[in-house]
Amino acid sequence: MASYKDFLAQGGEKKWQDHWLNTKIDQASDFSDKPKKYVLDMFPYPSGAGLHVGHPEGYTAIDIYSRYLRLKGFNVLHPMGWDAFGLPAENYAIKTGTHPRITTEANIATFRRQIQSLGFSYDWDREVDTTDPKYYKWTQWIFLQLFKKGLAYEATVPINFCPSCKTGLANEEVKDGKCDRCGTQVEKKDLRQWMLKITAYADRLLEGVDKLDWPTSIKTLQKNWIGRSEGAEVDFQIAGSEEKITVYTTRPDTLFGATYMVLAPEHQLVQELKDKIENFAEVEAYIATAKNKSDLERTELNKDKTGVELKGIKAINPVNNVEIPIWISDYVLATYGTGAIMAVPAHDERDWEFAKKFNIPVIQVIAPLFDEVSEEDRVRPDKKTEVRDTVCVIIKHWSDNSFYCLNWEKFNWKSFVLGGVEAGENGQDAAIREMKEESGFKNIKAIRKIGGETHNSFFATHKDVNRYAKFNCYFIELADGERIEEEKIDTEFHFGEWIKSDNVDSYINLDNNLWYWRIYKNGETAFTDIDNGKMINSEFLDDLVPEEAIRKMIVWLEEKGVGKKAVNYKLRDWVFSRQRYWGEPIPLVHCDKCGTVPLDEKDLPLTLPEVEKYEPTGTGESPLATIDEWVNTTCPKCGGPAKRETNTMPQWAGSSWYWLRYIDPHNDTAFADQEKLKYWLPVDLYLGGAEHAVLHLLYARFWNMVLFDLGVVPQEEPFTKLINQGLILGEDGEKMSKSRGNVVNPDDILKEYGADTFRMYEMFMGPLEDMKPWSTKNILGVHRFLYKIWEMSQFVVDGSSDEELERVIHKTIKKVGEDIEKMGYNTAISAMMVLINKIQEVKTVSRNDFEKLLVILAPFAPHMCEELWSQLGHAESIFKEKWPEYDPDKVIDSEIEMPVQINGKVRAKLVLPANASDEEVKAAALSDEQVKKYISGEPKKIIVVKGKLISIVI
RNA sequence: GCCCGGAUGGUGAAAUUGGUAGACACGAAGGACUUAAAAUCCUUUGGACUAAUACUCCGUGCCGGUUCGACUCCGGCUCCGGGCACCA
Repeated sequence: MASYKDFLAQGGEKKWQDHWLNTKIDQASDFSDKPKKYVLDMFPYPSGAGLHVGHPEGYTAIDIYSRYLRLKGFNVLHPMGWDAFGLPAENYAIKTGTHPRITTEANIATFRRQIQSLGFSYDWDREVDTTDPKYYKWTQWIFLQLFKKGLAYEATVPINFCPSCKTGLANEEVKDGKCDRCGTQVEKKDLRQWMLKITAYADRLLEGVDKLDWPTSIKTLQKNWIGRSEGAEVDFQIAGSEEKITVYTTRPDTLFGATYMVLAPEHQLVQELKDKIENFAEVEAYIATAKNKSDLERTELNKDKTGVELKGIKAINPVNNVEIPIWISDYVLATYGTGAIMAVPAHDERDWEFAKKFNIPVIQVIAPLFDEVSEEDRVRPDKKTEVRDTVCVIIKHWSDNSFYCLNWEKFNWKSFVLGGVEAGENGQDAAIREMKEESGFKNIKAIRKIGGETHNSFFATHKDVNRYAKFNCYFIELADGERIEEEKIDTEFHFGEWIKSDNVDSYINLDNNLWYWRIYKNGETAFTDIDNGKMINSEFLDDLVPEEAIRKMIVWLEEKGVGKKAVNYKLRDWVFSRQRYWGEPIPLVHCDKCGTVPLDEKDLPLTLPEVEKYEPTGTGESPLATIDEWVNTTCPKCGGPAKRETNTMPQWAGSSWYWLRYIDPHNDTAFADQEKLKYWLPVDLYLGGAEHAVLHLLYARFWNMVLFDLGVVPQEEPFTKLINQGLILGEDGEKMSKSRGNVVNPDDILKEYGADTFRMYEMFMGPLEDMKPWSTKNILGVHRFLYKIWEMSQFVVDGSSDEELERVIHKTIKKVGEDIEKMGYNTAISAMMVLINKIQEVKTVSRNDFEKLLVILAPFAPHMCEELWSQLGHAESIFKEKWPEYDPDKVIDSEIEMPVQINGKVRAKLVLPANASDEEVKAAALSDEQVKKYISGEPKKIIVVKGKLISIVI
């Protein structure tokens, strides 16, 4: 028999690849008695660089799973195709004049060859290519359905425009203010665009997320991207005018704290109120500056707020009829909500910053609420409650950086000076009086108020009542150490201590005291916590918690007709047109008489015409606009002269439905046959990179929902379960990139070690989902493993294996099966390695057991297993076999090693029969010599964990 | 700043309804075979203390807690990766 090395060198793997292709062993049959599984890879963009090692990671994972499922008796659909529209081929065309079709075909050929050389069990009869007119006929058809449902519309809006790609981009394609493709800073540009109304599906896209078996990170990414928020729209009348400003807010509870309003610079109303604005020149100048700021500048400057007040007009706060100023500022976005806000500086950080900068008043309407949680201090329902105005006094030493604190030893409180405000006193009076009474000091250098009002509810043991204390805090700096008469100092419950500034944080143990201390140290900010607060200064909302206040305020607003409940999303409609050549033409014509008219379905596909120059015009027109004979057409409705839409679709169009086409790829009369769709859908397992979280995966869900609503797709959600494979990094631990020179080409690895080794290595590296570095030398480990199995044929005997080996075999079958089901391939491989090591040790394995081993290894290393299988004399493929059953009795050991822990430390190990009773185990442990050394007298406790360990407490 | 992940030997990693930390593999060291090398096979390999593969102690990013027992659970941090970023 030839060596494994010879097998590889003589093209043994290719031999089997050809055999599988020729016998169509991987073909999925539509309709079958077997249960179906649809397992799917994200199809690649066939780039000129060819496959990199990241691609096969996911493909191998899915391939192993597919082969396993077939062995388990499933009818498996496992297809591959090409997401082939896109910029690289087009940019190459611009540079060289080569038609993108030619480049694309060449790249697809390379990709197909490389993918086939890895021995993946794809059903190649179902291959799809998004650039094939037979395919994009149906992409266009779906677009027409969207158009007819009113989900595709034309609009001239400011969109993200990439000056390098010279095309508009969807929001999802902008990362960090840069073009996702080329990294160029995007600009805002007003362009006529085709938009898809994905926002109409925002709620369903959001709700659906929860039902999906997807990684939580992707689910949260989608949720955050959709960004639903609930709140209210509120109308603010402009004083002395019929005009009003409508704002969106999630915090209607804070309306009494709204001290100004802000409009986005682009807000229409600014122009409409032009005549009333006294400083309109200044306002216009600001608008112009804001407009010229790029997105980058806007975000870079986001720390420093700018704005201009609209002088001469005021808005009326509908809850109290107070007139408040109106500003414009670019911190308010024109595209979110109503493009205008009510500003509540006390409870919004941005408004706080703005108000501080421009000296706008701040009104606190929520008091932070502190509930004491310790047993003694908690409010007692049987005691009466006293509400009291209280002061907290932070007293600073006259020369040290120390603070005067009270130690209430009996109650375990450590606080600043505290006390109630007496009748006829104001807060500051009370603070000074309490300072004198409790500390004895009397000469003040400076006093000021700190922070706002806070509430504290607790049981006051020393007074035997529940207290609801409304706190205000004063900071006093002493002038000197002179004191009042000793006997007048209140020392009944506490004594005073000077605490160094650095130690105050750990000394004070009352939360609200600490709250003020932190404000003293770090300065005041907006209070934005919605869960721990009580409404104040808010008339009918006073004493409510914010959540209740929100509800009550919305009811009030609706009753008065000045506002209503409202929902907002961050999700924007999908900018769907591209001013480029290499994409699906949008099948619409513009007719002077009939407006925008869709092509007849029978006239699809509308194919891409030949052009002389692929260069985008950069003026918002695609290269298609330059071909008069293509542009000029007749209106399908009236037959009159009309012009074709010259924009093309984005790359995401073709990938938004491709999994449907695999089901029926050659159908000329529908995108897929309904019965076949019902049979195969949904996709049971989908694997791909996380970078598509808010691109492909969102668009695909959207299109699928639309098709579901049209009744042409049976499920609302396309992908039941999703797994993300982790990125494979270069050997240096950095992202693989040409410029770093750390890219690994699979072809080189295949030449050296073969496809089976390559597949095994990528699966053995670590968990599929993890990011992990490539290491060429580590490949040897799995290569040796395969080599050992090849050489193992010499140990194969007729008859039966050693009993111990049998147990290992059954355990391995169980473990590998379970691990494949959860894609724990690294541990499945290590289990098989353990088995191989065992066989090598005993040097004999029965033919029957060796064949079982080949079957469970076959999904991982299909070529070698198929070869050995055939060498063992089988005429049929190993993949026609059944996954072996394991014997449940043989996966349990008859004897187990049990560690004995004494006070948590392992002190001895006992070998005991697996079925020993707890009593027997205890007895064995206590009579063990090692154990005896540690025990004198009766142990306090003995814990026996069946089959695991014995824990003795002494 | 906010939201999601993650942190275990020299390296990739394994183990979680809480139960022997480091399986499996790489690398390294030693040995066998060989004229020699490669390949292959065998042995050792978390750290400290040791003549010791005898004891003992330490050890899963850091600090604290719960427990007979914590990589695993709870509280508080640090660092790294990813995403979002003035979304009212």
